[in-house]
Amino acid sequence: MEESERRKKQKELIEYIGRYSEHDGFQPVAGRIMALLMVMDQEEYTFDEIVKEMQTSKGCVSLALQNLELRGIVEYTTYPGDRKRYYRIISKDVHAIIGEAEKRIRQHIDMIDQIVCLKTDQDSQNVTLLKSISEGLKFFMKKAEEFKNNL
Amino acid sequence: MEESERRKKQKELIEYIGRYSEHDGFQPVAGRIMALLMVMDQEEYTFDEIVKEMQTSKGCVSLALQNLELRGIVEYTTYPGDRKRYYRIISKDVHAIIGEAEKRIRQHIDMIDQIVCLKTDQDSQNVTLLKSISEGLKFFMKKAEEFKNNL
DNA sequence: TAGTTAGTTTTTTTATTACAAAACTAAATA
DNA sequence: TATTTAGTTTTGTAATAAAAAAACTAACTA
Repeated sequence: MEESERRKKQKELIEYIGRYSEHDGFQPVAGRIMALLMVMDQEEYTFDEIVKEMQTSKGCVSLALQNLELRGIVEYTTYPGDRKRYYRIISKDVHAIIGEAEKRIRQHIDMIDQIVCLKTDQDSQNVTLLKSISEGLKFFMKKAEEFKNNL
Repeated sequence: MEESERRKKQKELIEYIGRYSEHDGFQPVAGRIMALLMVMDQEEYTFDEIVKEMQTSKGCVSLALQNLELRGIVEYTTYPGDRKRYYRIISKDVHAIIGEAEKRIRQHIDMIDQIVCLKTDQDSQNVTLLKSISEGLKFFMKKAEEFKNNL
């Protein structure tokens, strides 16, 4: 693939992932910054470079980066004698990533258990449905453990 | 547990799930309607009953229900000689539920593959990270198949 | 056929969010 | 000590989303 074409495709992919991330509750600029740092060959960007890439205001980037830091998605380093911050995606290990997924699954299981526990009729349509979902989620929790142990 | 206390806890749970669902991109009223139909002992509500429970306008409930139908979360039945619609949660089988999860996982894998495919340095930090995430996701896809086959 | 029921659609209002602009701060440098 | 750099915080504004209100429609009923 030609260099310029690759670049263009990368930019398009950033837009696509940015838009996709909005469904996941990211604000537009935050999602695009995340995508920028994941997609481009350059994997560390300074604050100013990000502002330039995003074509938006400093304040907006500042807020979006705070948000991404809070979510544990990006981090920055500084180098002695250079006051700039170099932002990048936090490189988690697989354990940590699976751990986060497990946490979310556990929340779902908890909610389901609460619903079921408050129902009078333990054989109702919804209880049956919820129990089977819960069972499925627990299956994946078990498999997640196995996956981590076989690493 | 006392009847009145159980009712109260159910109402609280509806609020909780409603709020939680907002993170998943549900509009407030839609999330609470979904929760209502899942949590309460009464598993079918008419349009008017929902309006009363939600303490909001008919229009708002109408739109929220359209949204929930579109997402494949609720459905309604009508009975001969009764013009009312009885709404309930769609009781999917486990196959369908897992199928939906697989679809979302596949989208993530696709995005990751696209990113990796556009990178020059196939040994960069992010590529390493993304490949390991992709591997983990593929593992779960495989397990999902197994789960479905063992049903 | 006039009124009622069961909901939909449209319009308006309100609240929230995202962003831009500008003022501000702390550290470094000239 | 004045200026520049690298961002943060605040304030205002525009866009969007959610909800309320009201007008509408189609089917039924008295």
